[in-house]
Amino acid sequence: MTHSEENYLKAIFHIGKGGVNDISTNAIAEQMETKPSSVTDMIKKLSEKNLVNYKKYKGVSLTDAGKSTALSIIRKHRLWEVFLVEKLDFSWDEVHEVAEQLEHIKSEKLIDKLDKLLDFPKYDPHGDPIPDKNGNFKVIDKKLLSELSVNDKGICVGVKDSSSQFLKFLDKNKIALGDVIEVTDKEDFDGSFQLKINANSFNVSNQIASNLFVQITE
Amino acid sequence: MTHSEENYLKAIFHIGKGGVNDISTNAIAEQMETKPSSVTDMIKKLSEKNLVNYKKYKGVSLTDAGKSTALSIIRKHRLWEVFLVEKLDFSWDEVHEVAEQLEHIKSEKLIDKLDKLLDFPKYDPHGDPIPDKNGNFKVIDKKLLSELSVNDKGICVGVKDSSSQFLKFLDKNKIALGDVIEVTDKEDFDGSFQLKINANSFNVSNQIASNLFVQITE
DNA sequence: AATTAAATTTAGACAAAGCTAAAAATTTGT
DNA sequence: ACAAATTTTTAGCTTTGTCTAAATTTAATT
Ligand SMILES: [Mn+2]
Ligand SMILES: [Mn+2]
Ligand SMILES: [Mn+2]
Ligand SMILES: [Mn+2]
Repeated sequence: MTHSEENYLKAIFHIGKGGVNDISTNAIAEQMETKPSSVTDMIKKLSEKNLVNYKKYKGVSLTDAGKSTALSIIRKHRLWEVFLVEKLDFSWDEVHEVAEQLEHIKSEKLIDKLDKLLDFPKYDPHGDPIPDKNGNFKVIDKKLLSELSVNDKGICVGVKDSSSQFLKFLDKNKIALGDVIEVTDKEDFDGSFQLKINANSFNVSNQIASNLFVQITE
Repeated sequence: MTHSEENYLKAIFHIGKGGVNDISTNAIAEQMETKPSSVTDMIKKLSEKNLVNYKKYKGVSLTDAGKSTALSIIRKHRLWEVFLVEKLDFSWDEVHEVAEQLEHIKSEKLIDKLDKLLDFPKYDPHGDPIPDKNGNFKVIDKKLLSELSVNDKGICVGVKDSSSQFLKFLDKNKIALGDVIEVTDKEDFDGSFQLKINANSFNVSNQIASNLFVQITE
């Protein structure tokens, strides 16, 4: 299995959100930042290896083998991210690029030992769940902050956009995973939110609120 | 810089033992387990990039840039080996293959933080020196055990052959780096050595003695 | 010095992964 | 229902790194 094949499987998994939807060639091309014609070529190879189901013009879906491979890559990616933050003092906006490389290291023993060193973490630094050895993970019932109503309260449990820009914005505004967020008001005019976090009041744009996951507490 | 280019530079460095000898195409091919014609192709590319000095039929040597790159790969390789042994409980015969992959991860910050996490180790698990950020390392004055005379004593500081077979043999016989080894007798017949290590007596073949480095103490 | 042997390079091919441009299939809009 | 727009595939080309087989250069032996 090449790096490229692994990246395609991961991309297909992410677009399909773990389900078995039929994924379009163009969607994969966009996610992989490549051309549709290149995607078609790779899909044929993956299909040949029984990692995806493919019928011309009808899109692809992962086979069980393909899904299991994708989950293994995601597991490695997220464990390495935890390692970088917890053991090497990286900040959460710096880990993704390096994890993109580390996720392709092939050694079952390495990843098992790493998992143990980190004390079997269940979530990565961005709140995304880490699959176990068998590809199982718990999906927690989270909502976008933007879906909350006034006076709703929730715990910040993840980010939808994990770009460096957004993460740095959160750092600057002292918003971190685990914080309790209360919606004190919503502005009709621009859809912005008035929040209370750790006794501080914030106003955040609708775009910010649409990229923060919370778990409602009451 | 591709993985393959990095591996060639490393191979050339190892064959030349850090000096600036002219290295033959065949020697590189053997080290890389590839064909001489492939080596010629790669040499041309490296020469184009000013990483090696090359004149047709006359062999190659590393330029300063090439040597510096090679040392950076070796630094990463050996730091990862220390990490695997110290932090993930790998044994010293299991680390090389994984380090061959990890050495190609590109992140200056990663390797600096790793160095710090490991408390700036000077030697890898096989006794090989770890270059610092600037490519400097101390060469300790070590000899092969096979060069010692009867009644010489030395501290075991490294292995020449770091194959899994040899390392496992040492484990089985409880010979480890740091042990004090005394040559109590040499057998003319087969060149084997009678040793005393930690109050135990051993007989080892000449081949074993020719693959253990010691630092003479008296 | 001439011949043979060995080392090295060249020529031509291939697989992987990408690209552009053109063709074909599907979807959309009227 | 049919033309237009969009999506997807195909065809052909490129780069990287490898290979085999043949040619060339250098080294070793008579
Ligand atoms: Mn990530
Ligand atoms: Mn990746
Ligand atoms: Mn090694
Ligand atoms: Mn390597």
